[in-house]
Amino acid sequence: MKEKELRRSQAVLPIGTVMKLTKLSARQIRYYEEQELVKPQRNEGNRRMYSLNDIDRLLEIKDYLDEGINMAGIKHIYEEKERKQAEKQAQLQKPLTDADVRRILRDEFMSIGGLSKQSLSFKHNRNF
DNA sequence: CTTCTTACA
DNA sequence: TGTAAGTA
Repeated sequence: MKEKELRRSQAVLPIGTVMKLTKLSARQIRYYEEQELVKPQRNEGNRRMYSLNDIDRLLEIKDYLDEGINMAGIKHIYEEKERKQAEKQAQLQKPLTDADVRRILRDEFMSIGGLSKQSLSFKHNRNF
């Protein structure tokens, strides 16, 4: 399931093909890039090369526009999406906090022995 | 022939 | 956004 993502991110489509696939004008496609909504690669001859993911992104932008959302609005949508993504990524590499460990431990004790908060603190005070 | 950049309506 | 001009 990783090789598939690699191909989708593989930039192999020239702008002419993207125009037909998205029904967008070259002017629009380049403008959206200027707004940093899509970041196509460039080949040896400075030609823009798009990936299937770029196509999806462009079609998505097209839908948002049809729904009446402006450039600024679409930017916010993707900025928010990136923010949450970065947040999720950071959380995966961050070790559990003491609070997390206590919560997990408490839940496990509760499910095993049906211990109440009070009896748990009681045993804790006795070095359990 | 296709695409790129720049500039004007 | 569309289009013209001069390139690569």
